[in-house]
Amino acid sequence: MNERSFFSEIFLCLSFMPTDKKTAILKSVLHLVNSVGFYHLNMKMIAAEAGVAAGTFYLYFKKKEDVINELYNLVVDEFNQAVLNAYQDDGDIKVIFTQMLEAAIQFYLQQKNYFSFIEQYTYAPFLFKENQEQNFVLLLPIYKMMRKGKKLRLIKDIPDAILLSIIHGSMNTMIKMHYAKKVSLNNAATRKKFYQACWEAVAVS
Amino acid sequence: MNERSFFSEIFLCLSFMPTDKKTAILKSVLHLVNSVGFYHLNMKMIAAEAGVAAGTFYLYFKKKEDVINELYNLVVDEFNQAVLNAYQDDGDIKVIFTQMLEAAIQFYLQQKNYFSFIEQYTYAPFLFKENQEQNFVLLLPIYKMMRKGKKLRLIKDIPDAILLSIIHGSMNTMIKMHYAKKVSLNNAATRKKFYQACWEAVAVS
DNA sequence: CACTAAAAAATGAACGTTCATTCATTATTT
DNA sequence: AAATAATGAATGAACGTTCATTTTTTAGTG
Repeated sequence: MNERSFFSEIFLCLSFMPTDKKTAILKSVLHLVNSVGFYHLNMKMIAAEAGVAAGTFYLYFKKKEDVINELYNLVVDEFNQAVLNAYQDDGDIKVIFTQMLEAAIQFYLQQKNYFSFIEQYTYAPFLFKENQEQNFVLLLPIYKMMRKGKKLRLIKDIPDAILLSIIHGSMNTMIKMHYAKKVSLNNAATRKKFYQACWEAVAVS
Repeated sequence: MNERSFFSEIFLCLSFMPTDKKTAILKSVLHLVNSVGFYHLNMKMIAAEAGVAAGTFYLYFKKKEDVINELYNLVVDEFNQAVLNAYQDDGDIKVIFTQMLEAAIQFYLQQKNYFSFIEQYTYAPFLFKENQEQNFVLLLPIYKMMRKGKKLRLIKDIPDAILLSIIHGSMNTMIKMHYAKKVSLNNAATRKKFYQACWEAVAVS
């Protein structure tokens, strides 16, 4: 059972983790947060969904809230890795920009639970997280690309926060609207229009 | 005491409402949601902050959750009214666009509690709200302006959801970053750069 | 391989606390 | 004095956490 601490280094992706008890608990929390939300989440649910006894939870986590923080780190790591994969250090910056946005959107479309979890975590002040700084780790891959574009004078020389807000903020709302069926991101043409509009916001005109 | 049902029609703004018990409760919840969040909000806190007895709450609300829904409607109404004030049916659409964004941002800068409350409410699925449709009421004023810009062929003919996402999504993230001290929206030049970038995203190029 | 004993993992009933809600009583207004 | 508003102690359900017990795994021995 304590093989897990070894495997967890390799299989960061929850979907492919060995199905030991701890992973079962993490998975069940991810699923439950999406379906019932933080507010209604309780230990009985977690244990039932994970198929373990109530006490088992406390072999792997100190408090109920700890699982949330650990899950957040896993989820953010996976997201950042997916987006960073789309980054290249050379090549047309507009193409890289588009590829990274595409990677981010595809990630969330394939993992609705991840999106819902991150959203709820981000907007719950003083809920589980100790410092607000954590929220912005999610922006690191985009930040990297943006810095490069600025250096090449292809992306506007305006405060980073503005550029990040436009890229990340609008993307988040797009995905929310997709799940609310206000728009379909399955349509490649729609996605392309979105990337183009974002690009025009941040690109030197 | 039941004068309130009369005044509440006139003084939508919580800040200027007569300080009867019900309003005291609404105010205390608004404040507490910002400081401790939905998750830690309990009846003892609400009563203490409002300066009423525990039982008093139930003279005005059926359940704990009802106050949240009622508060959301009040807060959204105030926000929409503030933004709609900046709308004019004639005049340069880019100027109107900028004025509305400015009104929205000024509203949230002056009312941090309102921003925090809306954010938490919006991102908590199945928490209090019955239907997800409610979330998009917040977009109505911007939607109105956008429709007009589209008709004049000054705003891109792309799906509404894309335009709304870019405008509203990025604005939200900007405000979050402002409160996280990543950028200062008190700086007029910064705001102007943000509006300009947003405009370039949505405007016909 | 079989047997065994020690170690580790898992269990779930029990515990103490917290919390939303109620209601008999008191205070205030009409 | 009747009606309305407000109170806060009491209630019982729900919840997170613990721990004595049971089950499973590991390691050692013949």
